[in-house]
Amino acid sequence: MTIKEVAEKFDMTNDTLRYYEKVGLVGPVKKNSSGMRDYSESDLKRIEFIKCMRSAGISIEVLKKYVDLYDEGENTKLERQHLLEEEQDKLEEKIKTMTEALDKLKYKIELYKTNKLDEYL
Amino acid sequence: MTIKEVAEKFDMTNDTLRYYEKVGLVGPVKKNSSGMRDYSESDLKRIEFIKCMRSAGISIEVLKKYVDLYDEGENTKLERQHLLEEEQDKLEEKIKTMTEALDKLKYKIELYKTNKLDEYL
DNA sequence: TATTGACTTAGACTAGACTCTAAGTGATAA
DNA sequence: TTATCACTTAGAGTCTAGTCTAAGTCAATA
Repeated sequence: MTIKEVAEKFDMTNDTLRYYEKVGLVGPVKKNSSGMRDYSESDLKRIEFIKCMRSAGISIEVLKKYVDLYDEGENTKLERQHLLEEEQDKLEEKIKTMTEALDKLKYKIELYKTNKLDEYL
Repeated sequence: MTIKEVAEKFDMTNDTLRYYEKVGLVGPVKKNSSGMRDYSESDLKRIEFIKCMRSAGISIEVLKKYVDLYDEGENTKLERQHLLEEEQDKLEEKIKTMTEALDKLKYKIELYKTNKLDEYL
């Protein structure tokens, strides 16, 4: 699969795909005879996972750490699990924070709708 | 209330408070006779609101727009309401995305726990 | 054959949101 | 009175995560 196809499939730019490869999140991706990237199935799986985790705000640094541990092999399994569990906690916390903000936002909108605006902002 | 007290109250830095004032999110805050900031109750209310919205990822640019509309007066009420409604939609979408990512993360952790790891990452 | 278009690289640049530095002022403690 | 400390300003620097540029290669089409 070419870089263009992958970019379209996952709705991201070629630049981002090359960037992820440069920082070691993906690949190194095989090149064909003319030097162009040819993404494998397992490249795609990684990209999908990375993309999903990025959309949740997990940093490239953390993902890189996870990928590196994965590439180190079996003996890092527990450490990887712990890393994911930590990110799970952070993510749950973030969702909670955002849900609280959403509630306040909804309340404020309700005030606008009922013309009962309070005194500030 | 001094800048230090406000920073402590809301768990943010003096720098961030001055930055918010510089970009016009807050204040201008009154200064006492020696030129130091003395935050009013309504400053605090604004800061609380801003902080909450920032923690949900709403951009400074959008918040600035909202604050500016607010300061323009009554006749911007409807526009403000629409702005908030747009942010509500975005926020709900973001929470949805993050919740999906969280589910995948949980599933992956489950694979680690049960030693049924799949082939990639 | 010439040009077009998609790719390649290294490396510079950008946006957003702070965060830090330097130089200075004013109030208090020793 | 001198030192310390918290504040002030303008403006520079940092970090993250891309995004863009320039110069070059390759395959296909006019």
